[in-house]
Amino acid sequence: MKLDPSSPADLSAQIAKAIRDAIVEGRLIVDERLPSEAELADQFSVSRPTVREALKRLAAQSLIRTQRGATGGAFVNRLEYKDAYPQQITTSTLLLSMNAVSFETACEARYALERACAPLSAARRNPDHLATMRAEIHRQGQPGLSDESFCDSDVAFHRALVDAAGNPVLSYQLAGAVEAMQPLMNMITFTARSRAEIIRLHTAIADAVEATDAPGAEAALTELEAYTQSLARNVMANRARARSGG
Amino acid sequence: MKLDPSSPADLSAQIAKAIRDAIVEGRLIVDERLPSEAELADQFSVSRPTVREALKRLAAQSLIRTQRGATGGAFVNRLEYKDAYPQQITTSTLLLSMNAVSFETACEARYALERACAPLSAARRNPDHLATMRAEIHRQGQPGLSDESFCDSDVAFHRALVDAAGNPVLSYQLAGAVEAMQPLMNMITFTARSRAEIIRLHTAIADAVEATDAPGAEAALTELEAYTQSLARNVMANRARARSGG
DNA sequence: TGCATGATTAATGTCAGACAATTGCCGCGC
DNA sequence: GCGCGGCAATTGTCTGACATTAATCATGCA
Repeated sequence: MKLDPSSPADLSAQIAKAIRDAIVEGRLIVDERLPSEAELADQFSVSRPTVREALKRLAAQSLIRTQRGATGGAFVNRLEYKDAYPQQITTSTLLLSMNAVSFETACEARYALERACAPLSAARRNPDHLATMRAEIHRQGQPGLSDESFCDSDVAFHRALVDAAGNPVLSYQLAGAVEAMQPLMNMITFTARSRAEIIRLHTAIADAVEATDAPGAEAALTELEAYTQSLARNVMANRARARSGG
Repeated sequence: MKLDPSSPADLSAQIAKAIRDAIVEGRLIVDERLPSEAELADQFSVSRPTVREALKRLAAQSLIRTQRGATGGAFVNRLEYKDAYPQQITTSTLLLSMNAVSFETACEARYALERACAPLSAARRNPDHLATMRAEIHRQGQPGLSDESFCDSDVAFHRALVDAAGNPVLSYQLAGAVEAMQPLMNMITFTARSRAEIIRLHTAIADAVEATDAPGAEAALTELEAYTQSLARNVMANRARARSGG
């Protein structure tokens, strides 16, 4: 592992890259212990703080974990879905909020991905998934439910739909898309009327999945997408009118 | 911003979390300059190296960028797709390789996601996308093409298909799924015979997309998935036979 | 002999201070 | 008015030290 002194990048970034590459390429395997910070500092001919900055970069990506004590050190971490979820959601959220991605684009992506899950969900859903979906639909019908709670329940419903596909890779991919959209969804104020329609469509989805009716589930999702888009357009139009009028 | 001295987490992790939360919640906006390292050290009552470790964590997630010099400092970074792609791909790759995700599961997820793009791609593809797809198909038919180059071309073909949907959110989500699968795909040695079949199906996909035939594209993708799965099963069966036989 | 207990040790976590390198800015001189 | 040099602020890096943690091992006692 050598560094390029002429590189414009920080030493700690170069060191982090070298170690990251070693992990990705399998030269360092899961649970293997890295050399101690002092040894790494020797190997790379840098000081310990510089090595530490590199290790913190890797820790931020959950690529390594550290442990104190006599047998401690830095270990290659087994990257698991539970570690990757929060980061995926943070990244997706910021990508949407910082890049002025339109609600339309985000919504389209979300429902396209969910429709991809629908056939698998219909084929593999188990009673737990159905129960969760029904429970969330019931919750959504409760009078006095705050908009925020309604959105939370919406996320939980769709999460159950996705998890019903029984494919962890899909669940991971969708988690970012669905949860990252929540702040955008919150822009929409759900009236009693629109809640009723959403609940109707959620019920249609749940019915179709329960009946292992894949096309029906896809159709209901398409309808829900169209309805969500129309709600968003109304909100935008009202805002534009409010601006020009006041 | 306060820290919890009783927390088991490192100070640098707590500081990173505090700043990350401020960014995600919008209290720090894009291109805003953070206080200097010395000021942050004062505010959090820690030393400068500790602050620096926290900042490096954030830099590893592309949440901030740093700049040296008189007007330098740490700035909230506009998280863009080009920054998020590599990380998404690294994470997806490690999730697959470290968690013994079966080829079947990964392949299923990939093609489910691609089918989600197909209708949009068929509706919106422009001549550039079609040209890229045709060019990659042509490249795949070149005799003497290495397995590695064939896989690269495969990725490029599917990338063009996804990009044709004209939805950057979808492209981002798919990039991880498609590229992360490449190492798994490389397990499959593409014989001349299987290459011909793959090229046939790629052509069918391109034809359908060109004809704005969404169901046709989905059907061809489904066929390609089935064929890929069968190739994988053959490879596995051969390996099992080799093991038991030798 | 067996076990609890304390010393040892190796490692990360944190701190303080210093110097190097970079870069914008201001003022000075022409 | 313009160029140029020095100044100041900031990050990047180094050195050395101490604190904290946790496994290990030796010790002494029952």
